[in-house]
Amino acid sequence: MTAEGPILHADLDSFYASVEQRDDPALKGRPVIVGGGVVLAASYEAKAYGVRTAMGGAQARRLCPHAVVVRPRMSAYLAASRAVFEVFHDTTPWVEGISIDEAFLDVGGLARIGGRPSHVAERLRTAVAERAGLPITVGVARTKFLAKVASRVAKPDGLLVVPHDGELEFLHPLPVSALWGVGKVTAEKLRARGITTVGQLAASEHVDLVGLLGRAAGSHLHDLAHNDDPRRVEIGTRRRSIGAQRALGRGRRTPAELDIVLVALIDRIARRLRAARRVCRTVTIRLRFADFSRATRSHTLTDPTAGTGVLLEAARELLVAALPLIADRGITLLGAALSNLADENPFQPALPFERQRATELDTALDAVRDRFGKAAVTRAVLLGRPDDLEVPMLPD
DNA sequence: TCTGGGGTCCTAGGACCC
DNA sequence: TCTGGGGTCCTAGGACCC
Repeated sequence: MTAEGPILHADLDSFYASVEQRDDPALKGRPVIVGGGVVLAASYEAKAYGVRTAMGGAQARRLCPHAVVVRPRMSAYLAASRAVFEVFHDTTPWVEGISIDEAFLDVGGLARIGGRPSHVAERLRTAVAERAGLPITVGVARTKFLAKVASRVAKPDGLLVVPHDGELEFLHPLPVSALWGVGKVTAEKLRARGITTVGQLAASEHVDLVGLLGRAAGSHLHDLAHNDDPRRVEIGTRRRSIGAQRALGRGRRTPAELDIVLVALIDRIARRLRAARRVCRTVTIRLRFADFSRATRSHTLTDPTAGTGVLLEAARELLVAALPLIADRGITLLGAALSNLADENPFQPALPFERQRATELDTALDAVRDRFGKAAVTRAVLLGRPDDLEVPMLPD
């Protein structure tokens, strides 16, 4: 479903770091870095020193030695996000969540009751500050893309409205990296052609951009540069994959250790799948090696499932097939994802939770017993959740 | 102390079918 | 016997986003 009207892009500022500063008054006004190995979020005080999201922790500390480094508290961020989204939904039913800290709101239908979009946006900012205690920036424009760019320009704790008759004046001087979909690689390709601003992009031929960037990306950027963005705010879209991953550090890992990690990953995502009342057909494992190169291996099942046993079996086969690669290059991350999602068949409801769980365990046990004999069915892997059932692991 | 954890979408080649 | 075009699905990789 889509709506039509002026669009707000609401984006919490340095979200994780703001939550930390909100919850610990001692952190207010100080540079705060959330994360360990890499920076998940940095407060604006830390950003002033050049600290950026996704930067290595060591580099961040060199740039800002007096920063307070805090461990992420995901549950606190999730709760804060829910509170903010409540404010969004109290503003308009047309809320399209983009991530934990960001959403598009269509306020077209509010013209009579809510006043002008700029007033709606200002009230939204006030409500988020009062009800969630967090700073938020709002961009307002006719299209999603312009609203998004506006909020980026207005950060932090700001509000920017792009007027209808000032769209191109706003857009064309911006660097190409302001466009959604232009990252490092694309920016560099464009720069090599002498294209650094959106205005220069708009002056480029469609065919040239397609030749340079591919059909989809080339067309997309050409359209955006000409301020052509017909996407409306959409609600009710569903996730297309569910995944989890674990960084492993640099030490060597035995197959049995990898198996423990894999069991935990599959267990976690299969639970999430069932909680969402969905099933999947494709299992993917993701590998990252010591040199930071990556590989994925996937397998598509004939029948959709949400059963841990079946998914684990498929994932294990993929992992076993990839072991030579791992032996060669050294593994630093293992991930798993489920895709090809569909709704659970309402006419064949899943078994009640306990029975289903037990059935899955039996399946897993049987599979290992068949493949490796009784001796291989060794022991439990509890992974810190005592309510979890025991799952056997592969032998070394 | 080099490198987290969650996603989306696109491309390209090969298998397979009509 | 040789030769088509088109479509779908699967797999792997890659760019990008927060």
